[in-house]
Amino acid sequence: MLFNSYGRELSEFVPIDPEHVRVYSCGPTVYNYAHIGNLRAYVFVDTLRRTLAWKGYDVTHVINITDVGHLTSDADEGDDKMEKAAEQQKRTVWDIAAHYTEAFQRDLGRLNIMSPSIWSKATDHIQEMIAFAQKLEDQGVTYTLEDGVYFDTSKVASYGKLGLLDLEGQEAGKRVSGPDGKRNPSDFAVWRFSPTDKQRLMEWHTPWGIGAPGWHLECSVMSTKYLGKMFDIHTGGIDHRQVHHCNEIAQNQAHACTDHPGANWWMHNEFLVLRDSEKMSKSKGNFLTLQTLVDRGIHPLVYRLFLLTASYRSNLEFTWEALDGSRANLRRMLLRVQRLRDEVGPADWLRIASEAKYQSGGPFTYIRNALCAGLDRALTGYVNALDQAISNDLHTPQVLVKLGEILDHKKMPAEQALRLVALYDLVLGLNLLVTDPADLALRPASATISDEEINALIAQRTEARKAKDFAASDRLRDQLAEAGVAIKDGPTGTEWEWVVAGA
RNA sequence: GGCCGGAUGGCAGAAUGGUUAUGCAGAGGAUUGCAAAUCCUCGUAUCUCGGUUCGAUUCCGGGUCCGGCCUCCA
Repeated sequence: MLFNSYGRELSEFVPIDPEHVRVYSCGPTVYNYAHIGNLRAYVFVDTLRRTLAWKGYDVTHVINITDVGHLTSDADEGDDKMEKAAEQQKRTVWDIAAHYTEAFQRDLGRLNIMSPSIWSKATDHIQEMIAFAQKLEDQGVTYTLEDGVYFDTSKVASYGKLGLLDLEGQEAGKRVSGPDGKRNPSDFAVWRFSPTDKQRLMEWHTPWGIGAPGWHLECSVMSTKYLGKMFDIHTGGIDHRQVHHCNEIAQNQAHACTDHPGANWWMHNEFLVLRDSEKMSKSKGNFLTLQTLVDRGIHPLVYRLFLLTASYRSNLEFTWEALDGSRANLRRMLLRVQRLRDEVGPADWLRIASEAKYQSGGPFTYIRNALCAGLDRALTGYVNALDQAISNDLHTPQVLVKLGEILDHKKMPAEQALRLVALYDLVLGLNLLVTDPADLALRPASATISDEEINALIAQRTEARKAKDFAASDRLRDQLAEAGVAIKDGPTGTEWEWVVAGA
């Protein structure tokens, strides 16, 4: 069961091709770093992909990179975002695009998000976009104004169905100072002309004039090119539901002369929200990046776990306290897994489990069978529980509850528990089997003390403790604590870890 | 202003017409030179006003507050 924004209902997922699912995800505009809210969209898609792989489907997944600058502010005025970034940083628009694309892909990697089958860049598809726009013109759904070619949304009968748009009300409450001559307030640019007196950094010749493509065109073109006119799932943030995707659908329908919106399922993730603070906005620059978290010593997978504790369709409030809760939780889970691994030792099936990491698109069937093969029949209930939870619109919170039960289970043999953990991690993607709990606390960017100094102080303290000079020992401990280092005396010696500040 | 969605313990967050998950924080115990970490045990919650109902946190309506879209955005 997956929730379809197109119609707003849960329904049983049935792919067009019984073995192969085609998914398109709206990607970022690469004029700045992705913030942690942006990244929620891709953890959501990754959960979707892992669920499909778990179900035995082969998946072709496309994520686009929008490297054409769209406008910073008003529908008609304002600067091109890419050009603005290029001017500010004194680099070419192409350097800007490459830099932020790379940063984005790196973030996905750190969050253990599987790479898409295809990355598609808008600028690689300009000629196809022109051809698509020409077809739209042939269909008679466009008109040309002074500043661009516009799509006439009144020509599409079901325009706005996805967004439940109230076109009448929209007109009444209209605040947008759009260009003169638009036939309907919801009409949008298919192609935008460059100003006559100024050459833009990114512009292309077209039959209508020189300019840049409208924002919605690229997704229509690239999804059609790689996945066909009809494919299974199109994902994006909830903010795309009312405008971007409605416009994309209108283009698809006009282009293909059909009522079909292009994708059968339209899925949207809700926002990450910050309490008591303005909405994080890439164009305003007030945002937290994954690197911000890493600089504080927080491992990216902690953030991934934090996202998985909520349904992708709920607003999720970001607080440092909650994030710290996920850190503590992940740490404890990893400690238990480590204990299980020590008890079980090396095993072939463990090596098979780690193969999921190198897989890009294929089903998990083989891995799943290898892990289930050695599972006690009495424990298959846990596998069913996992399957049920994710089949219920990717309900990861419930998956985490069951995982907690497995890890807390008093009587389950270690090998059995570990097999279940491996199965659960196929879907959760938390790298539970390969992450050392000690790796979770990263060196904060603010730390000034070196590892050598830490080890020297610990050695001193060990001497003091041997001499039962506890006053000196405690002084050294305080000194380390001040430097951000927590120490733990165990039976095998003293260990240390970075203290991760909550707020 | 219009349209859409939400409000659950200290924090985050599930579920549900009758018994309200889970994680973190907190409390008690074990352990420890003392701590930390770890292990065991435990308490606490459904925004507000009406309605439907034997019974509502859940369904319906009003209010308040919050979020999204209407303009580039995950």
